[in-house]
Amino acid sequence: MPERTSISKRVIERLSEYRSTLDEFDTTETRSIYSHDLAKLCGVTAAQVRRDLMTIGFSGSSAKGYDVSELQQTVGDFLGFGEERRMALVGIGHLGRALLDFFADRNPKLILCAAFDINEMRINRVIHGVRCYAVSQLTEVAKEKRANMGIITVPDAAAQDVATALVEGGVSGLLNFAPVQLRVPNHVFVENLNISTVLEKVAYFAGQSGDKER
Amino acid sequence: MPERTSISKRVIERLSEYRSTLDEFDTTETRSIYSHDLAKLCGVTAAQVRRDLMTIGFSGSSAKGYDVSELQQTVGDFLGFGEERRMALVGIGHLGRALLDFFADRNPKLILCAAFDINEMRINRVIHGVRCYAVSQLTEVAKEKRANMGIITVPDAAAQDVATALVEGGVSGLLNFAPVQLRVPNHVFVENLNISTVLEKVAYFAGQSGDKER
DNA sequence: TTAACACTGTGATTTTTTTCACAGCAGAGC
DNA sequence: GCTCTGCTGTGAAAAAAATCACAGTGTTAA
Ligand SMILES: NC(=O)c1ccc[n+]([C@@H]2O[C@H](COP(=O)([O-])OP(=O)(O)OC[C@H]3O[C@@H](n4cnc5c(N)ncnc54)[C@H](O)[C@@H]3O)[C@@H](O)[C@H]2O)c1
Ligand SMILES: NC(=O)c1ccc[n+]([C@@H]2O[C@H](COP(=O)([O-])OP(=O)(O)OC[C@H]3O[C@@H](n4cnc5c(N)ncnc54)[C@H](O)[C@@H]3O)[C@@H](O)[C@H]2O)c1
Repeated sequence: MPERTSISKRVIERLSEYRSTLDEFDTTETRSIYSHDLAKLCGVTAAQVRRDLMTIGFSGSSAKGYDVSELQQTVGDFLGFGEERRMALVGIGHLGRALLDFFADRNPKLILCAAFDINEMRINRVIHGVRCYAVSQLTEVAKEKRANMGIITVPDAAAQDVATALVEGGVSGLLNFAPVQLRVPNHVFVENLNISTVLEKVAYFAGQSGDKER
Repeated sequence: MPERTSISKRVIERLSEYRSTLDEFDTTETRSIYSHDLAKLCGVTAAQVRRDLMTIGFSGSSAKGYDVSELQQTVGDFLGFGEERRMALVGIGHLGRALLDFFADRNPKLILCAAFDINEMRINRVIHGVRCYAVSQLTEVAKEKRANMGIITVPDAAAQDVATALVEGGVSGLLNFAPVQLRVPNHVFVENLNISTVLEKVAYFAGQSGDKER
């Protein structure tokens, strides 16, 4: 029961950016940072930074700005870095493989606890420390491994079935790369990431002559 | 000079979704669609669909809804599918490879015209019909191939240099996967796609009990 | 000790985005 | 041909998000 009023996706995204930007800092060297500087590093305005930090109840000092390590800690706690997240990845194809490599030893609070595929060639192996299983065992293994998030990188037609199985396995958050609208129970959060759409957006705005982002 | 008032990123994203959703339809079978139905397929509200189509000046009929093929055509034209987009991909690593495979024979209006890497092993090859060059030739080749968009999938530290070289090569739109804030001239549109941030967002909202998306 | 400064925290305001709600229309049924 | 239905187009309202702008404050310098 940390947060009171529900906080928008946009704010959460920015908080995540602030935190990872701060991670690059050597806290023994840079002890504190001004909203202006953090803003510039993240491509937002200073007022926005202050407002966002205000919504999670974090305060700085007027002369020093924000204490870097305190801020890292507070934002991290807020985003739930206290409790670990266990992710199951389904679809060890091109994209799935890239993600496996990427998250293998990345954020220690987002743990890839299992991977799944339908292709015999891909299962019963260990890739970057992550064990690969057959999708037929998805629900079962997800439960056993206590996965609470799922990443879907299977062909479009398989996405819904995979989502259903993940949910049955106890997952309550999905990142879906297939351009398909998933039907899931209300308590499950779904984020769709359609790379084609993003590219079409870039194409559109790249077309305009002098139109600045945002 | 097609559109008057500048249109937001959000609207463009949704238009792209509408269009790709419509692509799945057999237009000889389904000639028209209601805002309600398109909305459901795309996970938005009917009013939103109508409003979005209104902003690009597209009209339906009160009894039939929207003519599917006309809608495809109009949205496609609006998004600039008339003129081709030529993309350069830089960084043929895990993620870059996945994108290469994906876009090789995908959207015929988004053409991957060249790929680049710094690693000797990866250059002077043709992957899925896309020729791979050394980054040292980036600006030069981008010009020659008339690339107007760039996709950046290099390690974080190299992203800025790559962006600069792409812009010099005539690119005016960038999709950047590196968690780095790029500095580019004003006329260049940059979209940052930070997958870690997206996952942290999912983690946050998956944590909340009964909180619906949006 | 005081003054000047540059910052934060935040109410107020503005801008943007979404939703509401309904007039008006086109076709179906009678 | 009239009525009923359920849709679109859209002003108006509401909600959400971003920005402004400034009082209050710790810090430094004189
Ligand atoms: N690769 C990309 O860059 C990219 C970009 C945008 C979107 N996507 C989307 O991501 C998804 C995957 O793309 P990809 O390029 O990695 O595809 P891919 O074909 O390389 O990989 C798909 C993997 O899923 C496995 N699979 C198939 N059916 C399955 C099932 N029922 N259960 C479990 N595994 C199953 C396949 O064996 C394969 O390993 C697609 O929906 C695609 O539209 C991919
Ligand atoms: N792989 C993922 O799933 C994933 C997820 C999120 C973000 N990212 C981001 O995407 C970027 C690439 O990730 P990746 O996993 O594909 O990395 P990778 O190491 O697999 O690939 C990077 C590629 O870039 C090449 N390269 C290095 N320096 C270069 C230069 N100066 N010019 C051109 N090419 C150069 C390397 O040779 C390599 O082929 C990183 O910024 C990473 O943070 C990747």
